[in-house]
Amino acid sequence: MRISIWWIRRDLRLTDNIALTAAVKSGDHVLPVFILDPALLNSSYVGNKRVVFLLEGLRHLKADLEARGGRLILREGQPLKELKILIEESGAEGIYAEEDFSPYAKQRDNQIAEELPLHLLSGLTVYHPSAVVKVDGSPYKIYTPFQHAWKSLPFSRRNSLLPIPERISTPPGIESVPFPDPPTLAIKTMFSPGESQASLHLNAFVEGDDPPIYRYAVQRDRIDTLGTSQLSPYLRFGMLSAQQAVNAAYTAIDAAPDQDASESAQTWLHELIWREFYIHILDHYPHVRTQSFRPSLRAIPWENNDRDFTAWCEGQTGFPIVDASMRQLLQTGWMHNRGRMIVASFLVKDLLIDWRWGERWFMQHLVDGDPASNNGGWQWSAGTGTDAAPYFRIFNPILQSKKFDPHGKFIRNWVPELQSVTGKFIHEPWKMSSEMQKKTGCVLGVDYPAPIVDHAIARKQALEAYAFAKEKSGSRK
DNA sequence: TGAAATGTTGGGGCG
DNA sequence: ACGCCCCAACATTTC
Repeated sequence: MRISIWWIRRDLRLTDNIALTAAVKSGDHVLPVFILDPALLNSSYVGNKRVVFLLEGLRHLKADLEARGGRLILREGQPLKELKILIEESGAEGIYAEEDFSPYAKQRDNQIAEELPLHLLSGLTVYHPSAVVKVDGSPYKIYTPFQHAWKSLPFSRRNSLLPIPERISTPPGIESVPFPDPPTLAIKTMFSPGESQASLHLNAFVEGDDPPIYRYAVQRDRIDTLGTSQLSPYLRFGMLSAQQAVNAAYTAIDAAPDQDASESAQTWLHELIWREFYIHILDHYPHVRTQSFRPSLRAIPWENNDRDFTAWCEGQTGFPIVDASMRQLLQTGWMHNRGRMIVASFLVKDLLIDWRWGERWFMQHLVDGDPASNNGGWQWSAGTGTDAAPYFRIFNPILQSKKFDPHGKFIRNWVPELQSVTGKFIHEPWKMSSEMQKKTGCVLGVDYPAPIVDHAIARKQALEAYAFAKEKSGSRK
């Protein structure tokens, strides 16, 4: 009687699961295990919203396993220690897990592999980070060539997702710790966890008459509309596999009714490739986790003003589009991508606060918080990353607001103080006369904060700060 | 996956 | 009729 362990980490699904498939193949019994790792759960880069989503997702996975004759074993502790105990208790001969590429995961898995029969399988991305490299074997640092290389690779698993194993038999007598009570919080997250919910979301995006994917290229930029796929939390925890998403993108491209629709679906595919790109970057250049990818921008003289940071975190900067986005994050654990770019540019360039502060705050509050994508996004915004926005590309929060929330619908939804403010003043309420402020019930400095910076001045200071860093690093212009 | 500063052009007002 | 100025509107350059 051979027993294998399926060590679940961020692959909370039964469909298209390479680790589960391998575990089932190599054993008569499979022991699905999730280990609550205090080093991760208590990290300052983890917050309640994501933990709740994870725990609820595990409940769904447990039910899905039980429906197929299996069980979910939950343990709590240091993974190496817990796996040793499990092997001793069960006599398991192998541990199968989906490979993960964050610095913590790699260090943890390397250590475990030295002592235990750990088999890591590639499934987090469609292509393993080592597979998308230049002819000389070196990793890509620029997105576009990476994308071309990625697309030119043989697509062997097209339309051949791994099926759910027919029967999952878990040996008796192995105890699970009880599910911890989720941290009490009053968030109503907009995402329901679980694999079946993930499929529903995917189908809603790509299937039916005139599915949203065919309008994605334009709609995704509108912050007042849910024009994005809304799949990030599911991809984060593997309730949906990257392969499932990519296959759906290709299917939509093939079935597109016209050129625009096809290009729109391709735009979404490109976003999925961005996700793979940042996982690839974090794998090959783990130093990005703690410092700027670009050596020439490691000496930016940050101001790091605590009061400004607090105002940003709480959505009290006096810039409606920034505050609306930050409050959306606090209340739902999600922020529209356009909002992420706007608030990131604002934190880094307008407030001159270290992008790592923003990165940490996002990780604490995002349900979809992923070390690779989040770090990549922040370094992109700060201009410090691979293939990043040029340092001089500074978003004007007012123009962004007018462009992507033209009627102020999004702002009014999240910033009730501005409920009665009309017309273009919704984007810049400080321009209202004091009479109008009284009339709309939005007196600056009383009902809603006055702007904490002057964008035009802040912009110039940011350019100076970045110029200083370049100067100091000795890089030539 | 910007925006501001600067440059150019052309129509219209006007002496 | 003509030159001059103003200034949108658009284009290009710069950050």
